[in-house]
Amino acid sequence: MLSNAAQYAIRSILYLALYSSATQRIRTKKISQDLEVPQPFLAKLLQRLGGADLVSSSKGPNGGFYLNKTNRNKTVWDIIVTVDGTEKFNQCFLGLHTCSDNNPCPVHFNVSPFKQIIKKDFKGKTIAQFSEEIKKRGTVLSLKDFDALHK
Amino acid sequence: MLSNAAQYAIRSILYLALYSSATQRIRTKKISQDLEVPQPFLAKLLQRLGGADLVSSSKGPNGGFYLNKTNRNKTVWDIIVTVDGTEKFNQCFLGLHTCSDNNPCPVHFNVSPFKQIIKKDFKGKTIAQFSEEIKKRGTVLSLKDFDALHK
DNA sequence: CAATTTTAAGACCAAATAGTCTTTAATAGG
DNA sequence: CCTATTAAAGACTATTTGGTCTTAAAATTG
Ligand code: FES
Ligand code: FES
Repeated sequence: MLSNAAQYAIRSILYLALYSSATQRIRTKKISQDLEVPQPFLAKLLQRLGGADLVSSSKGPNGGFYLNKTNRNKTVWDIIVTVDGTEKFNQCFLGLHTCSDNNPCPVHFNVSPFKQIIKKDFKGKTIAQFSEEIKKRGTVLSLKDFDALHK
Repeated sequence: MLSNAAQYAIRSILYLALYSSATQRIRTKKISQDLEVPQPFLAKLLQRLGGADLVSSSKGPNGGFYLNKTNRNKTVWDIIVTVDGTEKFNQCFLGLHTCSDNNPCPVHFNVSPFKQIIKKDFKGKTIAQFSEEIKKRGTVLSLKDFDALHK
């Protein structure tokens, strides 16, 4: 449903929402370590996200990535659209080239409602709202600590 | 969530459930045309499915693929396991290497219930039952006719 | 203004998946 | 039993996605 790149992008942006600010920028190295994502790949990805105004950055000493006001008002759906485009997400579960209630495949009515709900959620909540929820509910962006504890 | 191959496999097997029998075998050429799937790719795939006892076949004139009793009592889940393995299906939506209620990612509780439902459906219903449902509800395995009508 | 740190940009490489082709073996029918 | 027809088997190629590396440019600091 989502490419690796899109997954990395979502997790990185939520990470930045939680831990960065205009004065507290974060280097790709730190992000990649904390999220267990390959660093050069992440760098290229964040660069793309910067172009789409989903993240902000500054170069030089104390430079790094962060989210400004505009960035925080984007949605998870915006990230998906930028990285993967909409097609992959809207596709039929069994690969028919259009997914619709008119010509439904045998699993359409099992799968489609679920996709609608998720999509609505991704479109409706801002990154800022998402990060509030994360703080409140204690969900995680990485299993690094968990892994460290159990090895 | 599913590879191309798995999607082709599911559609092909449901197709065979609907239209084939031990005496009415169907050639890969016909299947590939009706489902709009590349023929050599499908041939290789059906061969694999034959090895896993999900389809039956016979060579020579009037040969082709069909489903026997055993084949018809398999489930869609069996197909997925054979073609893709379980990992891809069970993975975390945001790419964490394990998906569980203990260390949930921020979208876990939105996504996970749905996957459980779909999975249960795929495990619980046999191919035979699925094909009955298709007949009853008029769902489709291909948009070929639809396409032909609209071009 | 020079040195250093960090992202930007884009060329490059690797792995997985998707898809094709060619040769062999089995079966049915004349 | 010979021929035509079909799947089986497996080597091969192409495309996409994932991932790396190198060089340039911007910003900070002394
Ligand atoms: S038509 Fe297959 S999921 Fe909608
Ligand atoms: S932990 Fe991410 S979907 Fe379950």
